[in-house]
Order: sequence, then C-alpha cells, then structure tokens
Amino acid sequence: MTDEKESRERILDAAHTIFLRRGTASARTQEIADEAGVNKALLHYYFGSKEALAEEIFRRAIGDFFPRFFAILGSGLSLDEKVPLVVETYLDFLSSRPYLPGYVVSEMHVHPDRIRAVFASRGPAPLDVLTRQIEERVAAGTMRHIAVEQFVMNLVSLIVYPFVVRPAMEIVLQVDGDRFDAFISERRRTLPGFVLNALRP
Amino acid sequence: MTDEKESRERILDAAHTIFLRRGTASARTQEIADEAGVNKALLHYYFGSKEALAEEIFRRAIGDFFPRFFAILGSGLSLDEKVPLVVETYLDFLSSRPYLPGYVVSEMHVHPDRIRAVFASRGPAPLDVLTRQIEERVAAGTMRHIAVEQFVMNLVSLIVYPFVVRPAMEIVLQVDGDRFDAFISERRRTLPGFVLNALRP
DNA sequence: GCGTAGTTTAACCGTGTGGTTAATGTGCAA
DNA sequence: TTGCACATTAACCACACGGTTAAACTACGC
Repeated sequence: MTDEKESRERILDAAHTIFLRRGTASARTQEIADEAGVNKALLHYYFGSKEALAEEIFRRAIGDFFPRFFAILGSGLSLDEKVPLVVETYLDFLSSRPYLPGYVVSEMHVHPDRIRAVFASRGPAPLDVLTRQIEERVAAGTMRHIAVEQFVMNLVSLIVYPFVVRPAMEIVLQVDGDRFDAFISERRRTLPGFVLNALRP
Repeated sequence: MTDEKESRERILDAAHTIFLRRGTASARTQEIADEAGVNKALLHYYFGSKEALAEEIFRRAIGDFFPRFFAILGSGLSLDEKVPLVVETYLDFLSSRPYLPGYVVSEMHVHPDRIRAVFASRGPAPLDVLTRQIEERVAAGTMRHIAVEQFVMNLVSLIVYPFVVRPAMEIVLQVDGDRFDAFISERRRTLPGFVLNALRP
C-alpha cells in the first residue's frame, strides 16, 4: 500500500486506539490490523509480537503524561502561577484523552514491570525547584509545612482522579459527556484556590 | 469434596484472588479452579460462565467500597469529625486491599455497563445530610461555598488516588511496601487538615 | 529490462482457552 | 436398601487467537 501515512505509523495509531479502548488483554491483533487497514501479518512484520506492540504503545502513552507535568512544576514560575497552570493544562490534556487514565492504570496494575522499564530511561522526577519554593514560603510564614511528595500527590490526585473514575461518574451523575465536562470546568475554576488555600498557615 | 468451606465459596474466594491480581481478561478459569482446589467444570456448574463469575466478583468488590464510605458521609457527625473519620477508615480499608482500586478501575474502564448494573440496585448516593452541613457552614460564614459533588470528589481523590497509582509510586519513590505505608501514614495525619483548611473563607 | 531489498498479502498452523459431556460419587429420605 | 437429587470429576471439544510461511507486489538503482 504505502498509502498516505506509512503502514507502520498507521498500525501504531490503530494499536493506540484499540488498546486504549479495550485494554491490552482484551484487544485482538486482528482488530488492530483491521483498524489500520492492513494484514495481520504486517503487524508482526513490524513489531514482532502483540506484546512488543503493547509495550511501545504503553511507553508512548506514558511519555505523553509525565514530562509536560514536571516541566511546569520544575519551571521558574511562582507557586501561585504554577498551580493554576498545572490544573488548567492537565485538565485540558485529559479532557481530550478520555481513555488514557483508565488505560494507564489498568496497564500498570497488570504489568508493573513496564513502568520500571519506562522510568529507567528518564531519571526520577525533578522536584528540587518545587521543594525550594515550598521551603521559602514556609520560612516566610506564609505557608504550612508539607512534604513535596505529598504536595505533588495532592495536586495530581485532585486533577487526575475524576478522569480515572469517569465511567462511574457519568453513571452516578446520570450524565453523558456534557455534564462531566461541566463538572471538570468547575474544577478548573476551583481547584487552584482549594490547593493554595489548604496550605495557608 | 465438600471440605471445610463449601466449594461455591472457595471458588468465589479463588476467583476474587485471581481476578484482582491478573485482571479479568488475563485471568484463566483453570488458574481459578486450581486455586480453589476444584475441577474447572465445577466452576461452570456453579456460575455458568467466566463472564458471570467475573460479574459476581465485580459486584462484591464494589459492594465493599461505596456503602461504608457513604455511611460515614451521611451520618450525623459534624464535618470536623466526619472528614478525619472518612480519611482514616478509607485509608485503612485500602491499605489492606492493595489490588482493589486498580482492579476496579481496570474493570469499569473496559466494562462500564457493569457499573450501571450495580448502581441500578442501590440508589444514587445519599448526599443530602452533607449538603445541609455545608450550607449551614457557608451561611455561618465559616466556610467557602463548594458544590457537594466537588467536595466529595476532592475528598475521595485525595484518599484513593495514591492506591490507584501505587505500582508507579513504589517505583518513583524507589520503594517496596514499607515506604509506601509510611507515605500513607503521613496522609492519614495531614489530609483532614488539608481538606478542612482548604475551605476556610 | 533486470536484480534486489523492502513491503504486503492470503492461506496456514499450533495451541491455549472457555465450555461441554457423560459417568461417578455422596449423602439422605423413605 | 433403594432411589434420587445434588456435587464432582476426567476426558473431550470447538475455535478464537497469536503467530508463521511462502509467495507476490512494489520501487528503485544500474
């Protein structure tokens, strides 16, 4: 074929779609091949096995996740600027990728080894800038003390968790996408204040 | 056999163990049968299909989750008592069930329909008590306004999320269980203050 | 036009898996 | 002791699935 996009790329895109929707274990190589408009054998020609393809997709999915998050947290912005920016950026990012969080969680639950493989290449999270900012504020008496890891975990939890339980949310709130979006919009407004306020002395 | 526990119970226990560890799709009925010390056919004798068994396990897993949470939230305790109690209870609950959150998320991601089935039997979450308590405080000027759903979501996020990403946590923090436990202990201490503080006017 | 290396396909293959079957075991009521 | 319903098993089965193979198709340098 060699049509428009290269077959290899098309297979990757298709794999992404199918793996994220069905979960790796329930995804069928045939369905991926179909989605890519390609013979199933071609998929093995390029990637060797379903397993290898799955790892590639997982690496990409995670690669999207963390860097942009820690880029903001590690930047020179002040805390008061950082928190809203992280909230806004991350909520937008996740809003446009409904299947991503559930997929990542499922995958890391069954294949914790894969996380290790991904994190082996990048270093550990660079939190020194943030640490210093917190310490300064604490010293200045404008903020309660909190361990950096706890701070980051709180921030990430508040941002990501609703997407992780989105399927349940939509049923509990009796909604389809629209009301969920509204729910997230409200979080965009309120979360920064919530987090910053929580640490006032 | 009819040994000690009834076979049916033993199969359920085994299924719970295997499904939670491997994820439903990757779990093998043979492995469940082995774990239960039982012939594979017996499992079909009692439950008809792997699918049916999986639904039963999911229903139980979720059944453990929500009721005890909303029981506390709906109780007559004051907000200042409720929040710490929820944090404490829920963190303990999850600490002793490491695979539960990941399993539930995976499962609802691939089978959103199952959630609907479970929530059809119980009603929607009873949040009226909590709503009133928030309104009273807001009226008294001792609390910022916040929508109940947002309040609950924030609370649950902060409590559950670390367990959901536990496999990644343990790699990022370069730890096995002990340091994760310490991390959670610190949350038990700090979360109630964090949440309550966040809503001061 | 021809050779060659890289793509792509149709047709297979082995097997792991969920599920079935028919026979045997077990306890208990009459 | 027999009859009967429930419980349990060993041996099968069909087939969906991941993976293979050998041949054909393309493009491109010479």
